[in-house]
Amino acid sequence: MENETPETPPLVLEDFIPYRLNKAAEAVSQRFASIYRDRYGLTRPEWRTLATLGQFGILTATAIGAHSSMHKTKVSRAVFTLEKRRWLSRKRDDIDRRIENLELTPAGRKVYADLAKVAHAFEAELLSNLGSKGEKELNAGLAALEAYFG
Amino acid sequence: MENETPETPPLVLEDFIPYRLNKAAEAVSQRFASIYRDRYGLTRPEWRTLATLGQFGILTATAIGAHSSMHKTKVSRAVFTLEKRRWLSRKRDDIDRRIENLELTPAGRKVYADLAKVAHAFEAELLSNLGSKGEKELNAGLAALEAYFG
DNA sequence: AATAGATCGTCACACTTGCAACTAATATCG
DNA sequence: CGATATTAGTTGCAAGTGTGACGATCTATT
Repeated sequence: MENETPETPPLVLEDFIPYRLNKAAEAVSQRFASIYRDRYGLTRPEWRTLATLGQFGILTATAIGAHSSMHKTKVSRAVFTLEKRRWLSRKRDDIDRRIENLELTPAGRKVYADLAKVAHAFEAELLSNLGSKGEKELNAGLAALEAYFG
Repeated sequence: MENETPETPPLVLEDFIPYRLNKAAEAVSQRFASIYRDRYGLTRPEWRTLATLGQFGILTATAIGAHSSMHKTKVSRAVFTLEKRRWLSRKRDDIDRRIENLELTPAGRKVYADLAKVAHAFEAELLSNLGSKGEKELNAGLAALEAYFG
């Protein structure tokens, strides 16, 4: 007699950490992505570029990529789009002329400020739904992962 | 006098939950992906399809997509590839002939069994590096997120 | 100073993905 | 019963992505 479905499947995805982590991250990301997409028509790489520049002020494209784990062509294209929208300006470095120093324009900073506010609200809303216990645990769990990878 | 970098940037990405969650998930996923890619040349959608079928036995393409949050075209293409490799077989349903009942072949089950074993080892290794405290916290944090979304 | 090697950012190309349209089959409702 | 709507799965097409090559510039070695 054969079992169509094994009674104890070798791997239960719902219990598998990588799977759970991914699903949770994807769910959170998509919710947040719909916000900046609806508000400003930003893609994910564009939002990340904007946010990284907003946080650090002036950076090169390479630095943005390193910090946000984005491929350099992704950054290159995001920068191009943001520049077209006049939310970002480039300046060739005087000392090393391979480098471009990127900076948000006043208009870009405005968008950033608005989205930063929304981001905080989003995060607060999410965390409040987890409860203070859930929040602590999630934070600690992520910290553990970061300690391992970092 | 102007500050190039704001002293207190409106949003610190390293502290922002969606960002941290994503980065952690991406790091874990890529490590694991490199395993099934190197071993069997599987893509992510293909692995997910294999794993879902391995767990549940017989499913339709739609069911696989629903369970693993994959777009139906993604599933369709993954099924096609797995079928070509003879790791998966289709059978039109006798009652509802729109439906295809998908099932792993013996060869497919073999691959699945191997990868399931590797997956458990991968997870165990990861968790051991988090420590039993980190493990508990991560589990609890994910559970909180799942409770909120589920 | 000259050559070789590394780095920055861009581009062409192939590959992956999602959306919308499509075929085939079933379900619903007058 | 018959017309319409819905569902399962595939495919064409457009958009997004990573790889590798490239020009330009800088660094290191001699």
